[in-house]
Amino acid sequence: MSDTAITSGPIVLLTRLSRLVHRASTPELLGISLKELAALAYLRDHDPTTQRALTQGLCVDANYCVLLLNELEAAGLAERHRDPADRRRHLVTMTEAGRRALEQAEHAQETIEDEILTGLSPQERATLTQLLRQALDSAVRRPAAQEHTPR
Amino acid sequence: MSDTAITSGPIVLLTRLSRLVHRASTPELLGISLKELAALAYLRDHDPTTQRALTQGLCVDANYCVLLLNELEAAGLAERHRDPADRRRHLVTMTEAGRRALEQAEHAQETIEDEILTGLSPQERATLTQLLRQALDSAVRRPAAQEHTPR
DNA sequence: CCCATTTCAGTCTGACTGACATTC
DNA sequence: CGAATGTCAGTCAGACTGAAATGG
Repeated sequence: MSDTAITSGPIVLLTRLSRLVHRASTPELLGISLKELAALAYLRDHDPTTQRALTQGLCVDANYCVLLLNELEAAGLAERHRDPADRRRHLVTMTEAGRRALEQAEHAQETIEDEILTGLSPQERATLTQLLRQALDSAVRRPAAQEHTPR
Repeated sequence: MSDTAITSGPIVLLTRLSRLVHRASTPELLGISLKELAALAYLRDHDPTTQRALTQGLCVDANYCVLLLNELEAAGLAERHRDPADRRRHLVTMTEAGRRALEQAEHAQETIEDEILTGLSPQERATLTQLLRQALDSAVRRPAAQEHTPR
C-alpha cells in the first residue's frame, strides 16, 4: 500500500478531470448549462459565425449543434439569421440576454475552477490553460483526411 | 481564417479536448472501450482494490462502477471476490487477459495521443500530464488508499 | 437499529447515424 | 446535376436518482 503511483497517461487523466468538471457544473450554479456556456463563450469571440464554424470550434457533432442552437434560441440567448450572401448558411449571433447570461455563468464558473484546480497555483493554471489551447489549436486545425467515408 | 482569439478558461477548453478524445478512442482501435482501459489502468496500479476505492479513483459514480465491473467481468478482464475480512466488500483484481488487453490498448492509445496532442512537444506533454495529475490529486481527496488493510 | 458496501431498475442528457430539405 | 449547409427522427452510451439486499 502507501504508494498511489499513477502511471496513466494524459488521455485517461483528462477523462477523469472532465467528469469532475461536468459533475460540478450544474445549471443551478451557472444559470445555464455548461454546453450553453461553452457555445456563448465561442460566440463572444466569433460574432457572427456560421453553424459550421461553431461545430468545429466547439468540437461537437454537427447535428448536435443544431439542437444546441435550438435551446439557445428558445431561451432567447442567441439568434439565427439567413446569410444574405449564401442563403444556405445561418449566421449565429448572441443576444444581449446571452451576453448577460454568459457573464453571470463565467463568474460562477470561477468558483468551480477553484474547487477543481485547487492543487494548482495561478501560474500553473495559466500553463495548463495555455497547453490545452495549444493542443486544441493544432488538433482542430486538422480534421484532415478522416472525412473520407469510403463505401 | 487564422484568427482564433480563444478567451475561454481551462474548464471550457478541457471539455472540448475531452470530446475529441472520446471521439477518437473507439473500441475498434483500442480493442476495449476507453472506460475499460481507464479501469484496468487503475487496477494495475492498485491491485487488489475495493469498488469504493475504484469509484473514487476513477471519478465515476458508484452505481456506474457496478455496471463497468459487470462488463469487465463478463469479458473476463477482471474479477470480483468477497473480502474475507469484511464480507460486505468486494476485492477487485485484473486477470491475465485483462493485463494483455490493457497493454494492447495502451499501445494503440499512443497513436491517438499523437493525433490529439500533435501541437505539443514531448516535454509539453509531460508538463500537461503532470498538471492534470496534480489537479486530480488534490481535487479527489485520497481514497484513504487502503487496499484490504484491516487495522 | 444504524451504517457501509454493493446491486439493480428507471431515467435523463449527450452524442452519433441516417434520411431529408434547401440552396449554391 | 453534385456539393454544401442545416434540420430532424431514431438510437445508443454515459451518468445520475432512488430503492433495496447483504453484512458489520
